Amino acid sequence: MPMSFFTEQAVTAADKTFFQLRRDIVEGVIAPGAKLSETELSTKYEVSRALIREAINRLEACHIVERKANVGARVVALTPQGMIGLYQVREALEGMAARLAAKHMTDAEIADLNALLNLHYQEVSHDESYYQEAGDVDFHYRIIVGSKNRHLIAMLSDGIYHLVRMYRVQLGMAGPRVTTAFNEHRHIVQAISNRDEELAELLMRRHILYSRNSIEHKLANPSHPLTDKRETA
Amino acid sequence: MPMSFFTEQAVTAADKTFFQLRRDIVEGVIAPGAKLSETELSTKYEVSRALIREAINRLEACHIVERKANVGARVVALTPQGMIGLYQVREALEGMAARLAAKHMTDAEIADLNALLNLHYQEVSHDESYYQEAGDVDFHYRIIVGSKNRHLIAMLSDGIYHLVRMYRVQLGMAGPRVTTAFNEHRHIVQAISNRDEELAELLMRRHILYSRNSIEHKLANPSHPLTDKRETA
DNA sequence: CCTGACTATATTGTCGACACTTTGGTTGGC
DNA sequence: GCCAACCAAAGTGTCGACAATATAGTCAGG
Repeated sequence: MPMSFFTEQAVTAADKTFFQLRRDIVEGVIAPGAKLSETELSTKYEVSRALIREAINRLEACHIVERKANVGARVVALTPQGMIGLYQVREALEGMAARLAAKHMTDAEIADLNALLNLHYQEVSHDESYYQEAGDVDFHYRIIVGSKNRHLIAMLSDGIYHLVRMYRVQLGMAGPRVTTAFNEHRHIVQAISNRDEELAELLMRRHILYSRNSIEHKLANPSHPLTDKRETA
Repeated sequence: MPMSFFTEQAVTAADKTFFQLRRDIVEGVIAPGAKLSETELSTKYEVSRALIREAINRLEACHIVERKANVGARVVALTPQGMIGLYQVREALEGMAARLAAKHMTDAEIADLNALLNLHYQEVSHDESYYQEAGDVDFHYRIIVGSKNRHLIAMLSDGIYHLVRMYRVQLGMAGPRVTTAFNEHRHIVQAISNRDEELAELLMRRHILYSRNSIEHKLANPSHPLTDKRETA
């Protein structure tokens, strides 16, 4: 039962360049707001400028960089309102994903999801504190895929997800212990298991809304970022 | 009070190529499922292959074409389930847009929206039958912009909209007379005017759902496509 | 006659060079 | 001393050519 997630594998050199550049931006190696000089990156990554250029084009499509014609590209700035907007989109899309998952997931997939949840429960209850970003992402990703909606899947995993991760990493909200979020996950799976589309969507939307509120609160009071109780979604 | 929509203007030659190629695909000049040979298009459009290549990359980001490495790109196929999936995404995103518009649109913007609606009403009541795709798109676009959410706006107007238009054009559902949809538009604006976020979202979602149902029905019974009463959203 | 490997061709992937635009600084005039 | 026009440097936009890969057709072997 692997993460089944980073299935996107680079076949061409342009792919590799794109993935590496995206990782370096998301991880903060290249700072938000930084200018992306094609010539400079070309020498730094030891590839032709054309590949850098294509990578930047793809990053622009993901809204990770912004480009102005004849001027250049910059990494997007991370603003609180940008984060809020991102979570509003997530609320809409993942809410719909949960609704569709309740309709279209197979019983086997739901069983797998329950198994995953039990795994997470062990980690949470034993306080092994290993329930963190990876597990949370895995959970959400399965529901997204469970929607069986190509557009939804593409938008979230190609576009939104990396931006969310960028915010998490750079605002220092990764790798937390979560207890309340886990219960919310349980209830969502329960609704999906009951094929209750309406409830599944409602609960997913709440779940993401709560996360957003938590993050907003944390941004407003950046007092004890390591002791907070919930921030993943 | 212009359409304010096709504000995206080509500054570079790559932009022009991209716009033209996209238009030719959306309008059906290039058929769904057709292969996009870079060399062939290069001679046909009289630009370098690099520009064609960049245009195809952008079209891939919009999900208008699909590309396989070392093989080539094809225009996406138009399937009923693809259309349904598209409208599910619209329902989620535009529902959220209506909710946010109820919160963030200025009174002036709402007044403008009402004026637009009155304009449409005249056209509908006089049976000048000019209330068609353009007006409908304008209405939806204003609400999307009214959400003031960058991600939402970008996703819908750069990505979803052109796909929807492609379906409309190619399945022969463009340019119809609409009466019931107009009333739905009225109610949505009323909710936004009352700053009723919940209702605005609900009504928008219903509006899009109805449209989807109408189109599904039409796809199942392609009997009198020119006399149908509603198909825009 | 069928199957499998090989070759030839066409198409995509990648690259380095040239052309154009922007930008910041400099010079000349008022 | 200030403003405008000009100039130079750096960076992006565009192009044609070369390299690598897939596809289809051919030929040899069974």
